[in-house]
Amino acid sequence: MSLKPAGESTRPLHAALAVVLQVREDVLSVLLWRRALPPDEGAWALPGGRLSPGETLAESIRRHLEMKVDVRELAHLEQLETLSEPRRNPHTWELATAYLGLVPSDADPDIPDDTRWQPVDELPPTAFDHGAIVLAGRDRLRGKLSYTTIGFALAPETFTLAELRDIYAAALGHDVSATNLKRVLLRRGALAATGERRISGSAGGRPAQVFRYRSRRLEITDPFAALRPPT
Amino acid sequence: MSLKPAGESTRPLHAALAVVLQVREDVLSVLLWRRALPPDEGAWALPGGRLSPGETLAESIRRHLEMKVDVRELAHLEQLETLSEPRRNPHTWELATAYLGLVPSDADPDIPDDTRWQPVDELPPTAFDHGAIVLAGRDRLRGKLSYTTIGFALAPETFTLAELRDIYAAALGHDVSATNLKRVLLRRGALAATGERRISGSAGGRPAQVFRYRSRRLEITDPFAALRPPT
DNA sequence: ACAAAAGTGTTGTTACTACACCCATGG
DNA sequence: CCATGGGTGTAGTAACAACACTTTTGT
Repeated sequence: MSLKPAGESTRPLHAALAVVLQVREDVLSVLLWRRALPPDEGAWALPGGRLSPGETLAESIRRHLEMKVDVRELAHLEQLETLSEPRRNPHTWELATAYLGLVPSDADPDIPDDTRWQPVDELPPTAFDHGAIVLAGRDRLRGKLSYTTIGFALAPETFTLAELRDIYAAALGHDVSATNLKRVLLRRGALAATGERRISGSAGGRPAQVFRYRSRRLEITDPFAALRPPT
Repeated sequence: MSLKPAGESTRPLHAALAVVLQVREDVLSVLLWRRALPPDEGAWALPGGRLSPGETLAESIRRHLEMKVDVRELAHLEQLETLSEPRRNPHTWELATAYLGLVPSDADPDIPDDTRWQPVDELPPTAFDHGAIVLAGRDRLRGKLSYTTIGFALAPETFTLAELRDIYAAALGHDVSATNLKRVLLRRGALAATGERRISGSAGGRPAQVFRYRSRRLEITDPFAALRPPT
């Protein structure tokens, strides 16, 4: 028998991590915290932590995020992928399951001193494989913006189309036409007008209609973009 | 200090599972084996097994599949999701990461006696949460058939369009037009004619052209079905 | 009046489906 | 020569992007 505690070598540790994204001042940003201890001291890392007995991975990541950000602000949470490279953490055998979390652009949660929102397209040096995970989360979001109603999770409760266009443009990384965005989302039944109008600013201009997402749950709007079943 | 080996209660076991799909005689089927031991004795289960130290999850699932099927037949393998419900295995705390594997329809690998290909749409009673995982794998395949070249992994090296249509129809669960399938895949650059022709059977008929997939790697053909960037 | 911002109307394009029709082969 | 299966031609359609034009406000 080994003197080492049994199980230590045959069972991996398991962590849950989250790529929490928000459009802040027209920039798609991710919540990172600065590691105070080795390994990778000083590098920026994704929030998260160890899975505890009796909890699911989704419960675990919510619990760990509570310490960084008010989880009531989390409008959407979905699993991304599980990383298993044996040397991804050089000190111990640890798997990690990454989640994608989305925060509406009007939320401004209190965050601890060691934590910061970093622009996704100008990431600082990151710990372990966290940089690649952030990009995987960004790409998942970009894909789903095209064929689901996931925009609800980045947008405030109500918004004008100009505001929604800016959110889409920041998340997608390219210009978006408010004219066409409106028609696409209305035709798909994703948006509904509230009837209200937003008064124009000091520069004048026609007051904008106020919209909301019809549902605050992810719905696939275009499941058969190609190869749809015959009618 | 506990008398129980340390780590046992704080570290979960981790398994890799695979939903291995193949179109067999025009039916989308999944490779299952019959459990000989409790728990869930006699129920049908997905192939897979424990993750070992030093290996990645992808390596692990390939190693375990080797015992069930010649892994050289595996044309595609991708991660599906990680299941973490604490009571999913009633006897022990075990996470499982599910993979989707695809086998070309012309392969007929030797499989052990306790293992069988089961039609995906008429699943027998399955162990644990494996039934839901099979359906998740089927749905992932169906989605990717629409906007990627994943069909290469279900099709033989070369094939006629009637054969490819039958594979798509079985995998998608609805009729597919060979006429339109050909035009879609050719326009997207997924298929190339080999120049050969398949001689007609005893019933006569015009000989069919023989095609192949241009690449045997998964390629996304239609990344911006909607909301594509401005030109 | 005029600039600014929002909204509408219209055209063109692409990527499909559907279906009629034509082609090549075996009996 | 005709049934059988493969292939092509063409029309119709849905979902877009692009852009000119109109509407409504503040100064």
